[in-house]
Amino acid sequence: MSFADIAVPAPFYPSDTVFTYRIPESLEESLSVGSLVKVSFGKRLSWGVVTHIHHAPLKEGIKTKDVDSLILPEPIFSEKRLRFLQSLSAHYVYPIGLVMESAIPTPLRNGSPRTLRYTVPELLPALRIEPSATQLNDEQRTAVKSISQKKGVHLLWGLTGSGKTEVYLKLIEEVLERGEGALVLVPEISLTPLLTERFEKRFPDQVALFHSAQSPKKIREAWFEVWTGQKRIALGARSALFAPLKNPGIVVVDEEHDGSYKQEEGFRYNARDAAIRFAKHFSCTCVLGSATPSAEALALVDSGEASVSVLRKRAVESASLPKLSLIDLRLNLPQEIKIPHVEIKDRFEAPRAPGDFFLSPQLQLAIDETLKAKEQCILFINRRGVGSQKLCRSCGFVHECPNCAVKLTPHSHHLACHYCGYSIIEPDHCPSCSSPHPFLQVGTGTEGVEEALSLHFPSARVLRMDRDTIANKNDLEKTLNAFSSGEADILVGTQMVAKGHDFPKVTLVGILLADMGMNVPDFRANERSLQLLMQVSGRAGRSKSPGRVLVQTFQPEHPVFQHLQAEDPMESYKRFLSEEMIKRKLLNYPPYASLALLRLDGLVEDRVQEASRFVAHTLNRAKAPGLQVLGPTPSPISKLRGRHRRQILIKSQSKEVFEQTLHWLLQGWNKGHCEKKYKTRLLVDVDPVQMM
DNA sequence: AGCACGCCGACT
DNA sequence: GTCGGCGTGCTC
Repeated sequence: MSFADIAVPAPFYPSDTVFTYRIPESLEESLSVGSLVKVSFGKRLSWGVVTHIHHAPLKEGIKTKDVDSLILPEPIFSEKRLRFLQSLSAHYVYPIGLVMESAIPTPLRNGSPRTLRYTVPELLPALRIEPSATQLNDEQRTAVKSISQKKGVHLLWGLTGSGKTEVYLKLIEEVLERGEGALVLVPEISLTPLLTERFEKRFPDQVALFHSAQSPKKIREAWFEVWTGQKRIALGARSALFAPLKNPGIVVVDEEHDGSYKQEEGFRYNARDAAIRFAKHFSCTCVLGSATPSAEALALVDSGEASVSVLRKRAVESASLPKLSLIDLRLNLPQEIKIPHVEIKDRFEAPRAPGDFFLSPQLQLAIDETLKAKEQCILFINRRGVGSQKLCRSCGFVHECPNCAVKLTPHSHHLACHYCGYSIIEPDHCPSCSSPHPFLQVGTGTEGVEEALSLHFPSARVLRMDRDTIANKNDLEKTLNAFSSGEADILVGTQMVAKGHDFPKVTLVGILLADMGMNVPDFRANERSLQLLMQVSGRAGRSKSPGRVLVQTFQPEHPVFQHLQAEDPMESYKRFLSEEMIKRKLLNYPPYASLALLRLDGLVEDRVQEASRFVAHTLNRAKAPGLQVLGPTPSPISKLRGRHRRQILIKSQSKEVFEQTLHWLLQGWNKGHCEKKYKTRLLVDVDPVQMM
């Protein structure tokens, strides 16, 4: 008599909890470790994956059900893949069944026969590789050579436009020729149609696409194409990490530093870190590519766990680095505002309209020159809407969201919450003091800039690109095409404009308020700011005529800018990050310690507070050696969608201590019915990226 | 996470 | 009298 341990999708702790079923004789032959099966679970039929087969009789007192049926004739996971998923489950302290849930496309889990039909080709088509259009330069060749020479983790540090993709393609070519497969992760596949095209062109019929915007049917198709071995390249956003490649030889993580590799709901894994883990489990090569590597990647290089290859030459010979200048926004403040240490005589002429403030005289002049030269500009501001807030001139009242602890952002016809979507029409009297005077608009966003531009440059054609104008891939492509084909002169946008789009006619980039990301309570604030600023600046350097970047800020003396202005951007970035990393080491932050964010949220503020104190107390009492417990404190956004939020940070030098403590905590929280007692949820975010 | 059971409020 | 709200408990 044999039994199978089966992982089912339910939130059980410890996270490796499995359930034991008897294997009926009819399935003895066909069932194995990794099989996707149907089982009766509680009062319902569920899917599950066999993690272990044994002959031991069960613990007394628990009746054993039979495995119902096999969903797929062959194991859905190889032994190796199973161990990989289990190691993720342990690291992220997340139930194994729910980890597997993100690794199996929905139609497959449902197991209806019609969605399971797939064909195995009798003969795999001969591998076709189209020759590259360009030759690799020396740097690229050296990089390829050094990366393919040895397995393990490699950082490919390449400036914007230095041809990282060409290196990936060459490496994948070698992998395919060895009969292995390749995994390529990109931050947002829908933002990079160009990259997809290049891969498909080079490796015809070999690329399977995985991303969330794809229909379930297409994902299922792609999944089977990879599973059966018809296609050997899986390309996509984070979820592509779970593409069922047979024999992976390489995993590429493009724009490795990008925060969107972190899943921010459910199974909160970081696809970059998981890719490194993947490479260890499958003994294959992992390439982390970036122009602005993360502290984590650089720390791997420092400790010898990763090697590094550098690309500093621009692939397009004629293109040169853009010239960057800083503009002190304080000089643009109205006369009546006094600032210590800033000479009044240096000030610019006082602005005439609110939106003007973010178009300094220098920037206006530069825009004017660019328009006259029939070239294009990009203006970047990391905020949507017409302003950042509106306040009552009489009593200082500011509109806030009733569900979240944030101020409402003014838009042209309403006020909106950017976190929960709440919106109202602006009332004509102040709700607090009934003053009839119009509200004062403070700050600006993309819409505000658009407005100001129409005043100063009435003949300029302006395109706006933010979450309000771009709802889907189609909108995005339309806007990008319109701009690159010259249908507009100025592109105003948020982060979206920073991604790797290629606009050869852009010679001016204006960063309207560079300080925005620098003042948030997050230990990665500086790192992220510099990465974003360098990325946006890079948009100006793709032209034959030299580009320029104007950076407006209230704190030009901030170290981030000294590094942005440097002659040698790579050397300078490295210096900046090493300073950052010294601070992290001193304060015991990643990459030199493990970090987890414990967030508690609930409808009743007192209960949340009580629960957070209980958790902190429990952790302190654990007396785990070297474990630091910070908090509880209210989360930076202390209320979201009607739920009050508090958080605790825990840090540790020892991964083992860290993991064990979290397991122990979650088990206790669950067993003690704490969630119910406090009417509060506890969420554990291991290696958090967003701390808000 | 589902799903059922169970106990209180406002309906035809 | 029932329909249905969600608090509680269980899943090999």
